[in-house]
Amino acid sequence: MKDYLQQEVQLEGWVYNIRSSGSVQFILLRDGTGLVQAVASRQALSPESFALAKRLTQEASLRLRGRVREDARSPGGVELEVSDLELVGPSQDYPITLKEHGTAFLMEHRHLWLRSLRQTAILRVRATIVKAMRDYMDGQGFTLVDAPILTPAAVEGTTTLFPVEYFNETAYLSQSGQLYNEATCMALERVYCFGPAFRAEKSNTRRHLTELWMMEPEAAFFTYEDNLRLQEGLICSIVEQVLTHRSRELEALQRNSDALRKVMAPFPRITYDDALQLLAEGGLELPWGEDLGAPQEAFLSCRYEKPVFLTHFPVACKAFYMKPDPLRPEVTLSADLLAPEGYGEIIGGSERIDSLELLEERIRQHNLPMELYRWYLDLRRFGSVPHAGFGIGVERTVAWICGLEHIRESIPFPRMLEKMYP
RNA sequence: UGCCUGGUAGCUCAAUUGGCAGAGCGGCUGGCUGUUAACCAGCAUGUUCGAGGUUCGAGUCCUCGCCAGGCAGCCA
Repeated sequence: MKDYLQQEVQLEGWVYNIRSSGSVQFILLRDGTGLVQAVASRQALSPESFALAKRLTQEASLRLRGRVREDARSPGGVELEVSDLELVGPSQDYPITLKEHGTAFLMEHRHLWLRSLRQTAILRVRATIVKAMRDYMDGQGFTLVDAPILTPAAVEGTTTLFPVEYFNETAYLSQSGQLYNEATCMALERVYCFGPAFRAEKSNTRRHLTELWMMEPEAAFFTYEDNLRLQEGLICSIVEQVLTHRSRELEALQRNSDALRKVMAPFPRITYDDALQLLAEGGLELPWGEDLGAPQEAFLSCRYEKPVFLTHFPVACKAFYMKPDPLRPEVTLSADLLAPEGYGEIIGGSERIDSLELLEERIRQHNLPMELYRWYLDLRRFGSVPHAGFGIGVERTVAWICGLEHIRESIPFPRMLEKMYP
């Protein structure tokens, strides 16, 4: 707006709020770029137009024409002096006011809640995070390769999938593109997939969705160590891009950006064994071999100012395809990345098993149907190489970077346990 | 799925020991020539989540159910 001072312009948007002072109506207009104050005064308008201005309601859509001028009394320092206004679409009894609302009410009206300043800020940060992820991977020589959504079997088990009628068979919504990435990385060496994943878990927490978006890189000839360095670079790049391009949004979200500025490589690494030690000192003892619970993860996540890698989990805690450490076969060459400030896991990854015999053994141990993994085992039959990869959850990353209390705000239309409307 | 908390006007909430159903916001009507979640005056708004029970009397107590929020489990 500041570039258009003293010029005649036309604005299209929605009424965010109205304030009135007799012969002057102050219209706070919202459009795709932000808010601006428009001033409609009796003296500058026709009687019909001024009458229309007096009748405006929250979220009515408008087309305004007028001159841009500076005024210190306007929020933002500039305002539009309205010379003509046109009602595009009326809005009666808009349910969401500028006052307080409860979570349940807002979620029922998610389609309208998205118009709020806070939600639009989150959506913009989310878009920047997604772009930063893709730009970084592209810059590292990775090729975007889409993985299928409809799949014949579970990647990691069979209990958490959504079944879908597929002609005369049952298909399942993908919970991860990982196995398909392992195939495509043998073609293109460095690949990543980006898309939704579906999990039918009965999880009812602030960190779980049934429909989530993941970016999953996979690279041939990548080692465990290469994998961690790629993750550090990716996270630093995401944070940097958001700090650079979305400072206004972070401010609108009242996000403490100093905390984000501390995110610089290298990230601390602690092994599972060390983590158990730290947890014991913090009064959160866990027997060796047990996976971390939410309190354990939060404890470790709050202990550092940067994201922290949790490495070398016991084989029993992890997916069947994760490669055991040659020096300690009871643990895996895996790492989870925990975001700081209590946000917890945002990345899970590992080097993968490249031996045919070991992979067959693991599939049997996990009671998975060998027949469905025939193609996957082929990858170890024809030029198997060491390879590694990971998956980063978009919503958990958004929640952390935006400082959200609940993951439901990190995606436009969250899908949660038994909650699908709107 | 378990535990905890809650469900009262469109929204956010109040209602003392079981004793008249109430406020702010929003809506409507009017006022105001610089408002900043504007302000001022007035008006309207109820299946107190549902079913049953105790009681002279239930928003309040009891039982069951439904829904929501939080935590945990499950889960990358």
